Amino acid sequence: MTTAGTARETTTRTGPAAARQHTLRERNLELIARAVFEVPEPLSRAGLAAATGLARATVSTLVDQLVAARLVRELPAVNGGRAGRPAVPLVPAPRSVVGLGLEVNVDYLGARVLDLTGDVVAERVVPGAFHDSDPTAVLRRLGDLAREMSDGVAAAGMTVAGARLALPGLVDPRTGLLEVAPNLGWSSLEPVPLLGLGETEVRIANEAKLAALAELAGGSDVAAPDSFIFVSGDVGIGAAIVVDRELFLGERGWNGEIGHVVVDPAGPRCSCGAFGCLEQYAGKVAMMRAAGLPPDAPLASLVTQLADGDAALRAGDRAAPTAGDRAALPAGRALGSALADFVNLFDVATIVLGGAYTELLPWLRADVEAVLADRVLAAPFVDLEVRAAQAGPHAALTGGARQVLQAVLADPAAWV
Amino acid sequence: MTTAGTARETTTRTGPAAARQHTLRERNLELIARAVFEVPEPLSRAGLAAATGLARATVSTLVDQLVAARLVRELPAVNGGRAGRPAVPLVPAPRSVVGLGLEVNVDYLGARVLDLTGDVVAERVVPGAFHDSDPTAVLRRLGDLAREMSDGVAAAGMTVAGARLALPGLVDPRTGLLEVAPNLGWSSLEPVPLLGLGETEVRIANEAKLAALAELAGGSDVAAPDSFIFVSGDVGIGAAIVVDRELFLGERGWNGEIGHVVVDPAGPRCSCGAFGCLEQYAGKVAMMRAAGLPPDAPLASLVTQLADGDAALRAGDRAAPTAGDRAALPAGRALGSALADFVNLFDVATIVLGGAYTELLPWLRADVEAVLADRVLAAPFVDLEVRAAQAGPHAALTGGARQVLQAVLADPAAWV
DNA sequence: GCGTAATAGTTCATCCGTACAACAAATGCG
DNA sequence: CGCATTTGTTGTACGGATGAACTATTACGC
Repeated sequence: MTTAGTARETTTRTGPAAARQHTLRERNLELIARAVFEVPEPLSRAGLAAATGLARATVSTLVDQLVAARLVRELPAVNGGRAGRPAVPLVPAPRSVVGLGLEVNVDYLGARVLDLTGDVVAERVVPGAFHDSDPTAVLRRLGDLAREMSDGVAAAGMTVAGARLALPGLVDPRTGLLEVAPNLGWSSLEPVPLLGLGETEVRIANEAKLAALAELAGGSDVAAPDSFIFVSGDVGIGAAIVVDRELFLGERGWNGEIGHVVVDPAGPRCSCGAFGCLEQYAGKVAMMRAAGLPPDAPLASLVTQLADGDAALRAGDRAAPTAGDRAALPAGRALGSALADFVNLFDVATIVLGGAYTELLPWLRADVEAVLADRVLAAPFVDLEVRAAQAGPHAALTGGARQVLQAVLADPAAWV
Repeated sequence: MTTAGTARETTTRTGPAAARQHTLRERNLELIARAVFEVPEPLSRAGLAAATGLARATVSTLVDQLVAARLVRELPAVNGGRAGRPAVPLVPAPRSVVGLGLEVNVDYLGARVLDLTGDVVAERVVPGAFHDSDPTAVLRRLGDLAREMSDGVAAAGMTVAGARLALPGLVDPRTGLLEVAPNLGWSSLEPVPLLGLGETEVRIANEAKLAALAELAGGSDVAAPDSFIFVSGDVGIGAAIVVDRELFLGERGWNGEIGHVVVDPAGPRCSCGAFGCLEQYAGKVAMMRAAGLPPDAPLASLVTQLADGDAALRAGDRAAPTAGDRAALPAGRALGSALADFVNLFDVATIVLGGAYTELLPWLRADVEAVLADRVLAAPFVDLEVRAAQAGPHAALTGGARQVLQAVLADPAAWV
């Protein structure tokens, strides 16, 4: 009737682990590490104590461990113009522990190494055409490139904490399995072993998800939002959700497929089988076609055409709508419509547009914002913001490297 | 140049608090409490030690505190047929600490008291017509009812740990502000003070969100999923997202507005101003109208009509499509389409249909599942499941009370 | 019926990590 | 030059988890 007292072997749910003494140390190490990394101006030991609420003595011992682990570095003591012993500013250690971001996409593969300060230590991007490519060959090539860079930074005394491989497709980060990457023509394979990087821990992720993480670094002038929807437009359209600076992945990491939200069931048939998906209006191919340009033309040609249209408009030639207008308008309204659904379902008020949309934003913004204001139920009560992505090109490389370094910060005890 | 060493008063982000000694005790108390409540069969102190990894001595002191706090109760010692001292099974304490769920909806108001075992200790539901009602009068009435029940259970020696008020509208749980509840005709008010329950802590929440929490209790036969999308269909259509047994609320708790996902931009105009919202196909009014019934007829009339249609169909009268068919089909396909968008954006594979949809599910399932299988990108790789809600009527009352009790479990140290 | 093994629960010395207070170090200011 | 002020370190105290030893209570074999 009852099994009370029996040690049950079938653990129903693996709940949180019991808290021991060393759990305290681990948590506080993390607290200190995060504080050092996230504060705009460097803090001293005493400053960290005030910021975290820990005692100065405790902070001292923790900081000493982080310094010994080469995660934190002491700057020369500086006196802030006040009386008292000068403080020792503590900063993330440059060129010590680094993260490696890898990516295979349709038109390039690449690798980027970031250190804890966010600096790019090394980078290699190789253009190519990987549509319908052979995963074994491509991944071996990327693996060779990664090993080269890895050896280089190791020779300079740095430690590679891990790597993330960004792929444009349905990826399960937990199992390491790529289900399908339509634009690469890859399916049902385990990419990590094919890289041949036995020594470093590599995990895979969706390209848009990692690109979103790159946004968390913020721009030169504008701070990164804590929660946002990141939409990356290219041939396909992917999205990622960041809530409180953490990726929201759903059950398997297959969320954010905004490209196949139906905008109009009477619209053109999509490659996925449905009709009127967003991709058919705001995907790169659709936008190019609407502008009368060849589908595989570079994005720049669309941008110049749109800019020319603006110039003509400013010159007073209002009568003639340009090809650019025809291109931008349907994409903008369709994107706005899909984003309105997204915001209604998620309640995240900041939308970051990446990929091709970053450059096209001037011609999309008005339509997107108008549709959002109309269609988002909470619009009267909240400031919806549409902004351009701040991270530069190949953002997924940066995001992947950042994710590795975030993992280091989340468990600095592993490095002491 | 640098402010190192300055205790900064402007805390950039209120990160996690520093871990002290008592943090250990709090976390482990929570661990034990959750284990007692979530395990199917009652465990003894030794069983808990094995399940949590804590030492038997530690578990003993923690359990003693929980028993003293009246959160856990010891059952008579039972021997499982094995040698050794008989074990003392530990169970959630009945009729000791209780949670209070409150709700105002269009056609009723009510209150329900649940104890830690999940039993309904007391309940009052008052039918009414609160469309375009006066919030002050209605909330005072509910407050009176709540105080009555609260006094009753207090007289029986129980402690009311808190209350949750469920409302059908845009609600910000953090500020306690109701922005708008269209079907009640309420807007921009703070409902909690109007209840007049000064002594107990009351928080507000959206009705669908709390109804979703009620699902976590599971049914008599079927276990509750850990992550699911809960859709509650009535006049309006609301949804909630539960991930790992926790509500996902977005930035303000205004997510899940699936009723205004656009299914067809060429569709009928919605009250929200857009065209072809899901509500225009699968809202109760739309379904009634499509079935040729008066919009305010009870749901049961639609169900009987549909059942009659089935009977006619079984009788071989295949030539004549019934009015029920006309009602169910557009609603089912529209619902499937909006859910497909939802799943594509969220990657949560289990969908629980509540409200009116629970009873209508037999006539919706085929269409919903067919559209999902077509439109969800991950459908080939994951088992999508559509199931009926398990919680009974007025689920938000149960969910609200459960949320109060969950808060108790999350911080049992406050009760020792 | 009794000894032994087995299991549950408790007691106690120990260890670990944080807190607090006292102290040393280093600076500005009158 | 002395004093106030702030930073960083040292030493003691305290809270909480641990493991071993101990008690309590049963089943089982002889």
